[in-house]
Amino acid sequence: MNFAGRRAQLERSILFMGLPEAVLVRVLEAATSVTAAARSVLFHQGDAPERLILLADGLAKMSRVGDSGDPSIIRIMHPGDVLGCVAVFRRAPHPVSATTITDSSLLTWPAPWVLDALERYPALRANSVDLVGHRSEDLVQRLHEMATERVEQRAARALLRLAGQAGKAGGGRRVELGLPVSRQDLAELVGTDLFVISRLLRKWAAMSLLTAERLRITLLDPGGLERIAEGHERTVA
Amino acid sequence: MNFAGRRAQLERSILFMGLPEAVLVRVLEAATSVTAAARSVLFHQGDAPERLILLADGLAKMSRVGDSGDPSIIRIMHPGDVLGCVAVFRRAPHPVSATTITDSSLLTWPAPWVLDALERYPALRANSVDLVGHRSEDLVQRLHEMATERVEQRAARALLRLAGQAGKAGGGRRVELGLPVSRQDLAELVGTDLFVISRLLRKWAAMSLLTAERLRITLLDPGGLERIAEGHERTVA
DNA sequence: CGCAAGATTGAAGGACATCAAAGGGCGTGG
DNA sequence: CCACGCCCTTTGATGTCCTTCAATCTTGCG
Repeated sequence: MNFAGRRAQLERSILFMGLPEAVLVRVLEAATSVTAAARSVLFHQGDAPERLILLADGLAKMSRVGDSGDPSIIRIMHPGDVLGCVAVFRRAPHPVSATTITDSSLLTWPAPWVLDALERYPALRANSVDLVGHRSEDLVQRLHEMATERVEQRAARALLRLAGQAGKAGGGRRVELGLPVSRQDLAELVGTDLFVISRLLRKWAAMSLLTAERLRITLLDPGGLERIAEGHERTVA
Repeated sequence: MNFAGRRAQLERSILFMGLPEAVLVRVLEAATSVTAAARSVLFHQGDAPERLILLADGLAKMSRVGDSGDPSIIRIMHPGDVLGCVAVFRRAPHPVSATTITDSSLLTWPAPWVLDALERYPALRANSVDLVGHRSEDLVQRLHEMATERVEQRAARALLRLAGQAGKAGGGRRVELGLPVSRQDLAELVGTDLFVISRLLRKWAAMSLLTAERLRITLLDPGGLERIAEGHERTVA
């Protein structure tokens, strides 16, 4: 990727937004550009943070496994998102694992360089607070939903989020999810199992809210899903 | 409270830890010391952040309510914890409400002063990243638990956390929770209803894992609860 | 004393997890 | 080109965890 292209990538991210031109150049000089095939592990939960990663293109998931082995997906990352930021900033082990979903291109910086840059460029440090704070507010919202809503609502929300962040508009209200998502993935995202998700998708397909093919979901009626997400609609079996 | 006392309070908090002496003095000069009765609301979810609050003494809960009205407790705050930090740092509405549980004493700073101080004192900004990052890792852990564990495990964990952070050691392994906690509170913390909690507590009391009085819980066998939290123990009815 | 807030208990039903089995796509290798 | 195997998916049956509702009990306090 050329210089101007990378520069545009940087400015899309919360972390590098609005930096002085001089700093931006320095940051770009220090960056290493790499590509990763779909389903490659960028780092493992528990690893010491070696580098900060900007997802320039592609999609990735942040997942966590407990002692019992049950995985859950904490967050789907989209182009412009920064991976591993909390671990690098805090010099602490990665709290989650990062895995690419599609072929992706990344910009990476060594962790020591990042820590040094935070010292040197106050604007970068300011952005990092904003980034982590934003992430934190998302988590608060998800935690609340997980505590108070039923699977059906959470699943509808998950689909709407995916559509909002990785959706390709089709004709009318139609939105096609721009990433391959299996029942298992959705289950880990929602906090349930793939069987429940399968049944939900079929029900919604029957209601013409969406179409669900093998790894490809298209929302036909986002408004209808939103009503389900809000709990206004008690769908009868 | 006297100057030295306040200074000690500050140094206990992640946000003000390790600051240069000169900065610490400035911070103390800008602080307002106030007290709040039990169950007073410090700020409401959705409010614009007016001040940063350090909980010097007492306990508080951060809770969230959704459109449907179901509340959930996101976090219990202990002496040394900072309330409203994300909102102040990001100049965004409070994502949660803060309510004192016991009579509390607080140190507060006006939001504009805090933002100014962040610009002026790099060490403060560095600490703020650490603070918010730490908060964020907690949330990730809680979210994972909520997604993969059953009520019984989560309830056991909640009790152990409360004991760890607000527990007063008694004889032997005995730990008394140092805060008044109702079944309703526990339910909102765990993501269930007070009936399930009531039954669990009675079961555990029968197993001599704890004693549960009106608003006062004492753990008799933290190790036993830990086994339940880890899911090793399939307790039979 | 009587009220209010917290707590207990039972019954009933629904939501969800778990297990078992089998039906399609899709790629690979024969 | 077809067959085979693998992965994703569907579907049913079964049981249990959990919610919901209703009623009662306890305790502290005005």
